[in-house]
Parts: sequence; C-alpha cells; structure tokens
Amino acid sequence: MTRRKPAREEVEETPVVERESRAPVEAIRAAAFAQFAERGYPVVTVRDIMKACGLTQGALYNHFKSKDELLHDIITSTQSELERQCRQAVAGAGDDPRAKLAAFVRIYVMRHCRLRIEALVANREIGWLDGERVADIRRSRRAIRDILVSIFVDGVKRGVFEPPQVDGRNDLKAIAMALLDQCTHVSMWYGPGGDLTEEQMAKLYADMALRMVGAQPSRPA
Amino acid sequence: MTRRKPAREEVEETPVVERESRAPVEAIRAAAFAQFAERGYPVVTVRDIMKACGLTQGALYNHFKSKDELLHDIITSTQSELERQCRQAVAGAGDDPRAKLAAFVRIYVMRHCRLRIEALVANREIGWLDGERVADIRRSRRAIRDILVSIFVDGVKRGVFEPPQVDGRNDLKAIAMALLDQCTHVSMWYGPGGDLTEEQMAKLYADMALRMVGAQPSRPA
DNA sequence: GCAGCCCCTGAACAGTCATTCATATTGGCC
DNA sequence: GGCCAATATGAATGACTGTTCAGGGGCTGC
Repeated sequence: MTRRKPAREEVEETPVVERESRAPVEAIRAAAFAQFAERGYPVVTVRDIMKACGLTQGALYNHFKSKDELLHDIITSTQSELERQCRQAVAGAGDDPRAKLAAFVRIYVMRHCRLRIEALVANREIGWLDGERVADIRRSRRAIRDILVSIFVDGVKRGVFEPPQVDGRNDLKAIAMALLDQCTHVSMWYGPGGDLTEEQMAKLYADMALRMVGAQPSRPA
Repeated sequence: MTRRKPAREEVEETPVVERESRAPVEAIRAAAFAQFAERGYPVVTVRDIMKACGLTQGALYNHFKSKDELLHDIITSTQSELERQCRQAVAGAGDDPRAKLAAFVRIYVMRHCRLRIEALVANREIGWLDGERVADIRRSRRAIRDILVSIFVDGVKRGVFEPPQVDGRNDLKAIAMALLDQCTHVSMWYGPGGDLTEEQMAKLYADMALRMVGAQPSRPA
C-alpha cells in the first residue's frame, strides 16, 4: 500500500543495509526484493534501490546490465529454487499419489508463507520483463503445473483420486491451476502475526488439496 | 505480456473507438480498462488512453480529476457490482448452506471468466491507489470474504459442512481466503478458447468448493 | 611506492510523465 | 443569428526516469 505514485517521499523503509555486511550484489538483490514487493517494479527507481544499500545510482551498473536484468535475476533465482524444491519434495514422498500431492502442497505453501516477499515479487512483477526473459519463467511455471497434473493422472489411473468432472470428463489441468492459484496467493495475505503458523497453513492447504481431487482414504498400512 | 517498458511502440491495440458511439466518459473508461489490463497502470500514459478514444491528453481532465481518480472510478464500479452480485446470488439460493456456497462460487467464477479484463484490473492494480481510495475497495473485499465465512459458520453449525481442521480447530477465514484466491485468479489464465466454457468452469469450481469444506451429501429431497 | 584493477561517484543526456491553461470549437436554446 | 456552457486542443511546465561516463578512491601484490 505504500506502492506510491510520483510523489517522492523519502524512501528508506529498509533502513539502509550495512555496506560491509555482505557483497554489494547481495545487498542490491535484497533491497530490490524489498522495494519491488513494497511498491512495485515500475515505480521503484534505480536511485531508490541503491540508496537503500548506501550507494548511488551509477553503481548498479557495475553489477547488473540494467534494471531489467536485476529483476530477471531475482525472479529466476526464486523461481528455479521453487521448481527444484517441488521436484525434490515429490521425489522424496514415496509412491502413493496422495503422499506426493500432500508433500508438494506442504512445501509449496510453506515456502510461500516463509519467503512471502520473494514469492510476491516473482508472481506479481513478471509482466515487466521482456518477451525473451519472461519465457523461461513461464516455462518453469508450466513445468510445476505439469508435476501436479501427472500426480493427478497417476492417482486417477490407480483409483485413489476421484476428481470432480465436467460433463463426464476430467479436466486435470484446470484443477491444477485452481490449486496453484490458491497456494501461490497465500503470499499476498499471510502474515506471521495471523492465526495460523506456517506449518498449520501447510497442513490445512494439503488437506484441502486432497479433498479437491477426491482422494480416497488410505487402506490401513 | 505486452505490458512493456519505456520503449514506445505505437499503442493502438483497441483500434480507436468511434467518437460518436457513446458518451466520451464511457469510451475513456473502456479504453482505460483495456490498456491497464494489457500493460499495467503505471506504464499506461494519459496520452495512450486518450489516443485510444480519439482524443488528446488534455480532454481527460474534463471528465476525471486525475489519472488516479480514473483508476479508482473503474475499480470501484467493478468491485461494488461484484459485491452486489454475490449478495444477490446468496440471497436467492434458499436456506441450504450448500446451495448458498454453490451459488456464490458459480456467479463469482462466471463473472471472473466473462469480465476477465475488468476483474484483472480490479485485482491487480489496486496497489497504485492512495491510502484513502484503497480503503473502501479493501472493505468491500473483506465484506465478500465475510459472506463466505458466514455461510461456512452456518453450514458447520448445521452439520452439513465438515471443513478440514488444524489442531482440532476450524479456521474458516483461511479457507475462505483460499477459495477466493482460487476463484479470483481464473481471470489471469482463463480464455474463451480453452477446454472449458464459462458454465463448465463455474460448475467445476463449485464442486471443488463443496469438497473443500466437506459438504455432506444432501438428503434426498 | 607504484602499478593495476575493481568499484564508486555524481553530473550530464535524452527521454518520459501528469497536469495546466489560454485558445478554439461545438451543439443546444432563445 | 447569437449566446452560453460544455468540451477539445496542444503547447508549455516542472519534475522524474534509466543509463552513460569521465574522474577518482582505495585495495591488491609486488
């Protein structure tokens, strides 16, 4: 909500990170995340970001080719780490589609609660990247969706999922999109001061996901 | 994706709406919706909007106090109409919480598919409004969420909903948020060329909503 | 103590922007 | 025909933008 218009107003929120604390490129990344999340990419100026790490405008270009490349850099790193974690969670969850789905949702929601700033920027600011740069982000998102779809396909084939049908047909892609929208946007409203902890959020969302696809109760092991 | 940066590029997408067709203020609203949805509020210039309706920059200020007020105007009108439709749908759905929930989701998803441009702008661009203007929008959103919450409360009290619990307690607010996130963001990816019609989307999402809250099968009427 | 390198500075550039205003143009009404 | 209010024009204003670059520190290894 402080994502404000032309009206300058002494940006300093992040109260100037120590210049010595870490490599300047890391300080820039952190400041950029904070400012983009707070006020949105197009209204955050290069001067704002650099002031927040105690440098001046020009210094940005010793570390990044452009403001665009900075955005692309922080988004891709976040996105590829997300994809990696999702794959890892699913791979480590055994063979049961129910366990795979639950593991996926747990890690996905947990991450979007904990790293809500990064998630928010990665999800809200892609549109400002140019066509080429936006392509691999979208590819990664589709890949994540397809992980879900293939868990669904497997579950349906084995009879452990009974997802809602439209006119007698399954549309597992739409269900995956719905589930991802739900899980992604916790980063827009979850705050650590709320009623639920990250773990509780993860559990709640995993339960809802299993219900959405009509997961059948496990046979007693 | 054409939400582009400084690079000018002869905006004309909406191929200049006829000047006579409707009151200029309506033409401006329509052009603003289209442009904001396509490229995002901060990078759409007053010149862009006015050119798209065959006028010049200055003319905007005969109809709106500022670019900000224009955004606020189109968002509030969309938002209050959404709230009205939701209340109406719930009120007309009879007494059963399951029917109320289904009616709510149906109308909400249908609207977000059909008026996806307006929904997209209303949901993505609020952040650019100043504090006062953003307040009543957020109030309306909370009101919509509370409609859902009270349906849930009623359903639980009557034993027709058995929502997932965390540590033995219900958090119906979180479930409502999850459901709204899911339904709202169809406007980000649904296209009329896809696999499902608006009606099919509405039905699918209503089914998922009922499953999420553990709706018990209706007794045969 | 001196290269050589990495990094930073801050002015300058060439653009962009929302908004204002004096000056037209319009269309309805007497 | 003449008048008035509503509306459109487009140049001008003052401010802000991302990016470049000449000039300068302050390290390193010798």
